[in-house]
Amino acid sequence: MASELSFTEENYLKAIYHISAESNESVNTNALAESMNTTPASANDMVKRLAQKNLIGYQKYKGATLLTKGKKIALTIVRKHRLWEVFLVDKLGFKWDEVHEIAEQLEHIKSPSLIKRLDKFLGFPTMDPHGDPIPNEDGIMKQTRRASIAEVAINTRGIIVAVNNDDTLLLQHLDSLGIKLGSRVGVLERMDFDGSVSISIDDGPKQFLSKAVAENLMITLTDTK
Amino acid sequence: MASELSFTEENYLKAIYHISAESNESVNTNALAESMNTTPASANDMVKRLAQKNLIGYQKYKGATLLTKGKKIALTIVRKHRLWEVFLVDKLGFKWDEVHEIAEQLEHIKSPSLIKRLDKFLGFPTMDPHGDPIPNEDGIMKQTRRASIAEVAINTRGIIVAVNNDDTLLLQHLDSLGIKLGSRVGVLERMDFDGSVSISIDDGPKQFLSKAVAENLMITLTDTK
DNA sequence: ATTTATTTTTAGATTAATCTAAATAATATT
DNA sequence: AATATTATTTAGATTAATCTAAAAATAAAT
Repeated sequence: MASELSFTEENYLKAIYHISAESNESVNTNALAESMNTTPASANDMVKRLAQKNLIGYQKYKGATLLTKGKKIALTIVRKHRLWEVFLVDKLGFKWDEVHEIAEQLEHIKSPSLIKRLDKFLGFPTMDPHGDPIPNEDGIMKQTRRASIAEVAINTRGIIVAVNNDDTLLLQHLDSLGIKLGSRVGVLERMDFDGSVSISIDDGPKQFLSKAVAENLMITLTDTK
Repeated sequence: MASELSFTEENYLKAIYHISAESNESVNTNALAESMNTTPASANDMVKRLAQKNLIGYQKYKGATLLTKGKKIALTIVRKHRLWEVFLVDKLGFKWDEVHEIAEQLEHIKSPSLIKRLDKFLGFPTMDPHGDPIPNEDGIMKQTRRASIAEVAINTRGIIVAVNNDDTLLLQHLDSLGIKLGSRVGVLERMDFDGSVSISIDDGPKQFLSKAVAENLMITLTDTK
């Protein structure tokens, strides 16, 4: 009876997953509605629908939580989304800030063999271009240790895995400095009076970042891509 | 007012395109319904819908024809379908008889820049793995000259571009002979009494095909992939 | 030229996904 | 604790896409 889910149902499951991943609590109607850009009434309708399919747990006025089946589906969507993002950036040459919309569509393509082959084609990547981990076929992903450049110890080396900001001006600034996801960073010095830091990118010459910029640049210390 | 079309509307336009490409006449309700695996009533509903959007011409009891706008959309879908098929076969290693279903989904992804980049990534192919021509951005495709191996002159050389049959047994037979789309064929001899032919595949050793098999193997004489 | 058969269209229902507006429950405030 | 605020749910409508069954138009056959 695993009748195919609609795009909408898949998107709701994904939204519930993302929201509860942060709060670790059951997802309330308003938050879900906002995340889905819709009304609380619509979100409520859908929550009842998904509960009836045993994909989420739901009690009136108590919010929604993913059940095993629903979580598995949500993680599959996340896996597909992130694999497609790697494809778009690594193979087609998109910038990492251009791929989200397209991946939102591609994540709903239904074909397990396609994803298996795509995964292989991409070299079994473990993180997407934004530095988020890619769940494996069983929905398991390694949690990467992260910190912003602003908070990390001097002489730390790591890889840029995320930019905590969508501001176009910031993204363009980083671009002009040659800083992108995947870049290898060495943190050289920190000026205490303003929190600015000097860094090297891919073992290149010393460059300076303001505290505001450094705070938005997340690196991971463990994984070397 | 170019409000986005639904998958369904796109699929109807594509069906109308394919049907009228063969008959060169206006597409009647029954044929459209059958092609779409639905009822004449549904097809009729949709035809009225598309006519109102000025994508097709339609008069009661007179069938439907694509208008300029509708034809352009249909050709874009065909273009996307065939480019994705090339991707699936050339890059992901699918067999050419496994890709149709997946391409049916991928063809609806909406992103012109994606298709531009995909086209480049694939090396600007002019035909898909089934040997069908890929329309360019303006909807123009070169009509390839085709003939079956059964009807072609001795010593003709060409490239397998299509198999006019979905029979699994035939496809497996071809597979075991090492015959696939893209194979270079030389037609060596033809036995008049039964119409069987001897051929070479990719300049390999002489092989024999029955007339029935030869009739289903289409080659193109001009284009060298 | 009637009759028969086929095709096409309509009328009326259904289902998924959505909405607005009103009602109800839970939470926060005084 | 009573009141005000916020969150949640329901009721009732709407739109796209579909269907069945019946009616109407066209085409084919006698």
